[in-house]
Amino acid sequence: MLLPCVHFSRFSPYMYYHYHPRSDLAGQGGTGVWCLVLDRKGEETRRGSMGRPPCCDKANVKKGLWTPEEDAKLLAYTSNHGTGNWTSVPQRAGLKRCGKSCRLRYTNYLRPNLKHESFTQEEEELIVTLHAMLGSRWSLIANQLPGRTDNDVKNYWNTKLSKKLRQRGIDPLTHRPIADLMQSIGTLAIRPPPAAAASSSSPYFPINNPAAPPPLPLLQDDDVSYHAALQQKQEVITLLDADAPGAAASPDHHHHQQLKWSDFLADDAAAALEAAAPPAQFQEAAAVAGGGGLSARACGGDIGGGVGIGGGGAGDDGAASSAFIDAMLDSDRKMGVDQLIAELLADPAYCYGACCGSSSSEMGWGC
DNA sequence: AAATCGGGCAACCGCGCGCAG
DNA sequence: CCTGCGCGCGGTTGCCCGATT
Repeated sequence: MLLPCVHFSRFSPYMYYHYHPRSDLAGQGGTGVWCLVLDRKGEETRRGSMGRPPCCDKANVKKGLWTPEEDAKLLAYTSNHGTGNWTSVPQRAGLKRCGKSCRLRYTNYLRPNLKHESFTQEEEELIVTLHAMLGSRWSLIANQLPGRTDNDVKNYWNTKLSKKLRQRGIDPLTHRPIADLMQSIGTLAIRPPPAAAASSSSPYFPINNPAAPPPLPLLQDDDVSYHAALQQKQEVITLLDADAPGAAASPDHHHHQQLKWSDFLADDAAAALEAAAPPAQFQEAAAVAGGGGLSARACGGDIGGGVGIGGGGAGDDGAASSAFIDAMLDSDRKMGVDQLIAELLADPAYCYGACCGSSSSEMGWGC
């Protein structure tokens, strides 16, 4: 069923025909808005859909496991034509699949130079260490493992490594000994409630309440090495983001990644130390972020920190801190990402933060 | 031998962002 | 300026298959 309506722009009226996906036009172009562009005399000057055409006809695409025949078609097409526009690949390759499905199949299975054998001990150790550094940013982790896809690494983590860590007494989310976390939870539980005068502040963020005692750190305040580790952690994130394919294409994207880093910091228990005296403009944001918990994406990282503050630390808009951090990062950007990671992995000070100290060596995943 | 359970993994889903039209 | 797709990403689902009862 077509539902016409007319929009008058500055130059000419647009006549739209909205149609339902299941109408008679569905399958001949997908969902969307079909339009006629009319000039002032009411004559047609252009016709077509608004925006890009849909990638595929959702109703007629095949789902589920790929057959060897489909693999062969996709492989033959990509080896002859490359992997340009995935939307057109199914049709050109003679496949009844969504372009997105083709891309996934290719990148996770058919792509050349992929390793299909099981993970080695070295790869296992690297994944654990990188996960401690980066959280569940599987694409970044996979970039450091030649021949492995983010899906491979993610599945291996979820099915093997996280269980292995748990069995060995390490919380896979925080990479801290579970005993330490339990002790921290117990300590928090007996703390007095925030004063009534600060009722507008989140009780989960005593930092917002001047009357409340300071946050109880999981580490000592004077633990310089751990603070250094946090600083390096941010540098790794920043560099990896910049190194990631397409990341440098947009300043907005880079800014977005920095915000994600802030989320990452917010989830880290040790961030509470750095947030001992946050800029005033961050305190309200911290209460909001904390009251609603963590973002869905950030939750994949270090939930177990328990104490957080949004926007504190690096990657914020504070002019002074930003300038300071920028100056530090500029010098480090000259280094290659791989080299930086290699140095960090070999740095005992960093390993304290990334591998939860002595536990990692005890577990056989020392740095 | 059949039923059930659980691990592993491929694939799908949904979101954010950029960009084309 | 607005709409909606392409792409990349992380989270989740569900199928397959071997082990167990």
